[in-house]
Amino acid sequence: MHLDLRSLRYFVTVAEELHFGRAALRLHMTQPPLSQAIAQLENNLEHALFVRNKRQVALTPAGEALLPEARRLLASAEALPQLVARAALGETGRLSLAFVSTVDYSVLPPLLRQFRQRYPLVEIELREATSDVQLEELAQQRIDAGLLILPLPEKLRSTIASQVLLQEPLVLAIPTDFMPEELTASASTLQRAAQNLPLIIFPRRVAPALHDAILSCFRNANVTPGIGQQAIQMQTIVGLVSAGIGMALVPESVSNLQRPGVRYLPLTCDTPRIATALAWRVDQISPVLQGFLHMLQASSTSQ
Amino acid sequence: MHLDLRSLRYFVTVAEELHFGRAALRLHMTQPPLSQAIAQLENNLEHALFVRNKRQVALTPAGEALLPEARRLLASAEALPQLVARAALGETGRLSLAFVSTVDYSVLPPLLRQFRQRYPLVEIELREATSDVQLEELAQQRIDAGLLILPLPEKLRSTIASQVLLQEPLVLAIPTDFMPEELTASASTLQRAAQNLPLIIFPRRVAPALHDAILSCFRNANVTPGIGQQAIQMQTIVGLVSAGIGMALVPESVSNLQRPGVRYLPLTCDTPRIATALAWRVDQISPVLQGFLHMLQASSTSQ
DNA sequence: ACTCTGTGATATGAAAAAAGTATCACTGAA
DNA sequence: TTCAGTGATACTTTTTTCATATCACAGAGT
Repeated sequence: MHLDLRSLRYFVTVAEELHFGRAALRLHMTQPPLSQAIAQLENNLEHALFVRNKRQVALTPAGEALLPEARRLLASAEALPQLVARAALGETGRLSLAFVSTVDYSVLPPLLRQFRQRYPLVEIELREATSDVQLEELAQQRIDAGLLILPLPEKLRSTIASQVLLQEPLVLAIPTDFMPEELTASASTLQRAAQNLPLIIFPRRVAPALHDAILSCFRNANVTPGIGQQAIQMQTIVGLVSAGIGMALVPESVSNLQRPGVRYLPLTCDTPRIATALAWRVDQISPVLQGFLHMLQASSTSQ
Repeated sequence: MHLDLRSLRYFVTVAEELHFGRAALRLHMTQPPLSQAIAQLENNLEHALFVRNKRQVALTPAGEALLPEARRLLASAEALPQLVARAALGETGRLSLAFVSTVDYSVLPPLLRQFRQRYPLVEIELREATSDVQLEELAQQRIDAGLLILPLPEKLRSTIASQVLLQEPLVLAIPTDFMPEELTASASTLQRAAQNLPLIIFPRRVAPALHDAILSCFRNANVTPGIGQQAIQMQTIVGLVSAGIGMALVPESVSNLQRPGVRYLPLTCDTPRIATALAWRVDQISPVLQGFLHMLQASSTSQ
């Protein structure tokens, strides 16, 4: 049998008018097919919806019960086109985003705030992950985009697009009570530091570019630091420094993470700049991601 | 344009199978009309719902957004026949019931409990009202049935049906400290009481039969009591007695309302029995009321 | 009592929609 | 290069929906 919305619309109109002729008028049709449609609906439901007293029409209890439900259903159905349109415009949906821990102290918070404001109906799914994990998750389509450290591996350059969000130098993070007179870190500062403190660094695998940049700084200063504890998240690395366990070179934005026992010293020598970028699959740009990218573009040109 | 449930059903099936051929099979139809129907749905919504890669079908973000809504809609639609059937059987709906205050202490509570248990989905709308008001509300179809004091006015006997629920004698309600030695009320008890206490009674209009019955008791005992305060609800009348302001004759069931300062004495003389009944319009028996009446019949025969 | 008007139901034919058959066009695998 | 698989298209048949014409009946007015 299978109900259709047409008969429900007819039913609601007749229930509102309690008059087949007027209802037909409102529905831009003639009365006979309306009568038939209602009769057929009643057959399908196997219950009378109206009592016809040859002079007046009234709802039966069954009709009384159906009326509000039918109205609800029709309203939901009418809302569908708008729902679809919103989804197609990226106004609604889900954005799955991964990020390296460093951006937690720079670009991520304002970015999220801005996006939430512009697209309040979009669900944002956040996940902290290292750059290499993010590339893997992009390949498996488990995330829409990732905030990671450039550069991308050569072989992915054709499938993954990226937009630089931040270029920043490295700074030296050392325990407060170590060389408190220094305000900046020169080559000789690095040398002295390396004699007394091991370098805290992450495994090269998780971000080869950043790893190499850090070591090149020491190489430029003719220093070979001892390698101390290994840690992955910036929070942990800074924590180890604050405990006096070692020193670290971290992207400048991490200095926004102020903790007792840690000082950040800008490097006077030339250091490679660390590029943080948003990366996404060129073949998987959802409307929501589209909106995110647009917002990014707008805010980067406005600055 | 107007969506219909058919295309939504098609859409959901294709979205589930991600394969037009298999979806058509599941829908007991051939593939071409299915393709057409989906294409038409996409035209109506003005957005693509699927991406056809000539080798595989995938949902667009718009389709992704539509899918759960479409499922919800179809589920609601499928629930409609059952909803209508339940309403027609009186399993769901509303029962609007008025009652005189006396039944609050006798038949009403167990009746409601039983009805709630049998018809848990029916909304019960209760309203306390005097018998005369109830008859007026029945006439205006503002209530489905009323619990009131018989008899019905002669002119309503053809349009209003009734079923007696309770026949009870009157009892004397007097202040505790008045004649504490008496356990029953004889004619002489009434005489002595009337010499010291006014009679608390309601206006004759609100229940002429009960009013007359009460006065006839005194007349049989050759007493003409002074009329004191007037009150309508039994609760108020008993309250006035408990305050020592007067005495009252009340239906026996009211003695279930025990209050400090009030004693109920059975009358030894013959008293008219007060008949309480359910009354309803013979031309307005909804399925819910039908169920209520059936329950009434069943419980009265089982006793 | 009788007509007349208003109203919903029914009969029938036309139009529109939906489904089926046959076939095409294209992709990716053998 | 062929071939199997898949969705789209063309066209026909079937079904559904609608409109016109008409009926049947109730109630109001004469």
